[in-house]
Amino acid sequence: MARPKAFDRGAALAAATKTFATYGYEGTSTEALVKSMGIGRQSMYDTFGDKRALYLEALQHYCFESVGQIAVTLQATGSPLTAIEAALLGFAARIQDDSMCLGVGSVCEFGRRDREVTAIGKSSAASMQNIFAATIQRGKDLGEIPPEIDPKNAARFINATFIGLKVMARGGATHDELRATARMALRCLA
Amino acid sequence: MARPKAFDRGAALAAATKTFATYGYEGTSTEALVKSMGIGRQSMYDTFGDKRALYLEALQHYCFESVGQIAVTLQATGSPLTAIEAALLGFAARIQDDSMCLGVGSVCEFGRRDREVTAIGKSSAASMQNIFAATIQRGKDLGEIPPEIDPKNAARFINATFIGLKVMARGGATHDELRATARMALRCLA
DNA sequence: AGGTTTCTGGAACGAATAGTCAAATAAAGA
DNA sequence: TCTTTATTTGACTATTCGTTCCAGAAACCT
Repeated sequence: MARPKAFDRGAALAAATKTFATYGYEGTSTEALVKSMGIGRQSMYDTFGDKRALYLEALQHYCFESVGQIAVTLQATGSPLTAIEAALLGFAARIQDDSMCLGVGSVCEFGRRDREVTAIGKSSAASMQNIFAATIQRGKDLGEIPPEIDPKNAARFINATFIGLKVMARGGATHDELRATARMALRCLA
Repeated sequence: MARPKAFDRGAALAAATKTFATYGYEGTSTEALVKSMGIGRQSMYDTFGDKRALYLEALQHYCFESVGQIAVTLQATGSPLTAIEAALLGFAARIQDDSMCLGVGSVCEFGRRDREVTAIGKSSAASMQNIFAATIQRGKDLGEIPPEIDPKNAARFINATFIGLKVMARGGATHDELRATARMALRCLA
């Protein structure tokens, strides 16, 4: 039983994610995929199935990691309000390449046309709003956030703000513009 | 000099806009275009040039009309604050089909890759932020909006909220959810 | 080393793509 | 009615697409 070279599956998936995020599903050819992943075409088909399966796996993985990253940020900081601020601003600071958030990109490209894509998006958005809602509730308990705020609505609003920031970043907004926008959004919770 | 049937150019462009908004640029085939426009393929090429030119014209027209519509809403209502509310909520109420805002869609699909698409988006976003900023300044003058609000930043924030609402609507959010989100955003201006 | 297994590269396929050409059709003015 | 002209239709080209097949190269294990 030999086990030759074996490329890095995770790295290949990450590369595919970036390519999909940059050019969209329809805008990405299999040739562009194998080139960006740095593996042979046959390896891609053997490892990930086909283009669609690769996209779904990339989307799934991206959303999962994305939610996890936000959750870590939210729990790392003590104050709930500054935690949300850190999440928003931290994101704004992390922008550097011209690739889109794959989650937002999938919603924009497919809408609700594709059942599996929609399912991943729904689940991811639900998780995102849950952790935001929990943090906001924590802020209410601590008196940082006024009691008339409904955590569910506020969480959805924060999510909407995130989406807006991502699209504006994709459109070429500067870090300063994103930061200012994020700070404006935080006023709603104060 | 005869002048035969002559299809409705504006209606054809509107149909193309909707198709592009639903399926994206790469996701729309010329066959889908001519079918949705209700004209022959040759007519399309004669009238609009090629697929790209048609897309650019649709995008341009859509953005222009979009900005105009917002401007009308903002000036129709007396109070600046309720005008912005009307713009946000009015949009949320108008959602019914599953087509994306073509402007947001173009940014998500192309980023800053395409010079002409980028130019249209930039110009449209600038107009949008200008009319929002003017309305917010008016609100400050009337004392409806607190003086510490920077009109430019607030306008950008409102624009970001718009984007968030549009993407959430595309993802299947209900009218109630959109309304609640819009109301949360308005808290920032109060 | 040898053998086994994975990966790569190129060739090939059918389907779909954007765009063009020419003939057929239908409406308006003479 | 007859000509003119915009539109439609279908055939056509060339390219690109996603996918599969196959031969060769490379890496691990014994």
